[in-house]
Amino acid sequence: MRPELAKKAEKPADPFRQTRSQHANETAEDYVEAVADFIESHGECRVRDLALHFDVSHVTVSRIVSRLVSEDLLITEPYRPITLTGQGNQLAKRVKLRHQIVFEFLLSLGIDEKTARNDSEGIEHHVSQKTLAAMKRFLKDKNE
Amino acid sequence: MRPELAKKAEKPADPFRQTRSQHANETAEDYVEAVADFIESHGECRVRDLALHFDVSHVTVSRIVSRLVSEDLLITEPYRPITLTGQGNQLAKRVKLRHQIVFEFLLSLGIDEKTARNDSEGIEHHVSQKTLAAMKRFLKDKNE
DNA sequence: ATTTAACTGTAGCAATGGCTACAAATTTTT
DNA sequence: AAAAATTTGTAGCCATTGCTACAGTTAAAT
Repeated sequence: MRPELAKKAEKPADPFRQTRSQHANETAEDYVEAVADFIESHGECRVRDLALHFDVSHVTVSRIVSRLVSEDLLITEPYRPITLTGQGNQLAKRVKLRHQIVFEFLLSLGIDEKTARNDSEGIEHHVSQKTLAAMKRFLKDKNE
Repeated sequence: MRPELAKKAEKPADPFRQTRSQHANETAEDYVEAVADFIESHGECRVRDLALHFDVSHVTVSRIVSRLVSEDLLITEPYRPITLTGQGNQLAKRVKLRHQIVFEFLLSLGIDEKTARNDSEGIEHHVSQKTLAAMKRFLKDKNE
């Protein structure tokens, strides 16, 4: 046995992990952001729009939308457009702002638009407030 | 209907998505990296080490290790330590290097160690070669 | 050598996110 | 108005990653 690790027991289960894993949270963020974008650019958001946007089947979208409705982020009725709840709107705003900052930060590093767009979509979910603040600082310093 | 989107059909299924989604890939990267680290720091890597490291149950680790064995990234036998295949080793090296660069990059932005460590673990998986190169450039320029 | 502790495996459950196939509703065309 | 096309929903499958509970192995202590 390796004594330096021997006494530490495995931690008990986190009851929240099951129902709202990190990955599911990222999905929620991506979806509210996309819904907000579609409403802004096309006046409404449909299941189909999200399916094309995320390149998944409409079935997958439909189920995720259902989950987010039950989590009080989205609102919809059968065969009707998808809208955001107040909570969903708040989240969308936060996510969009963060996404924008990450994107511009990558651009400011000299990365091409396409790559910056791609990478920012993955990176945004893992940028803490502190790191976001550092990126803002960097952008500000650069423009002075 | 909105004509600007009307003609684009939903794409056919990607046969790889099912068996090796993006999320599963990230898991693979995290695991080979952790295995390499444990072997380096403790001489071997056990299921238990990974369970503590990732803060999940040993059952979860056991199953993920099985998957990665079947994907020819890890090697193990029942009740025996876990080692890396050649392929696993290569992947681990790449991942560790990338992780290290992202971490140092965040530090160089003025982010505290703890935050940088945390964020780099999430961000690393989404940093493309081009963005990684930009980070390297940035670090180099700063140290001159 | 036995007992005890620690580690690992297996069975079986749940949530999430993929899919195809088919059914139903809505919208567009004719 | 009827037919056709599009959109959305439902049923039912799979893989991944969580878990608890229990069983089996290995290592440590007595």
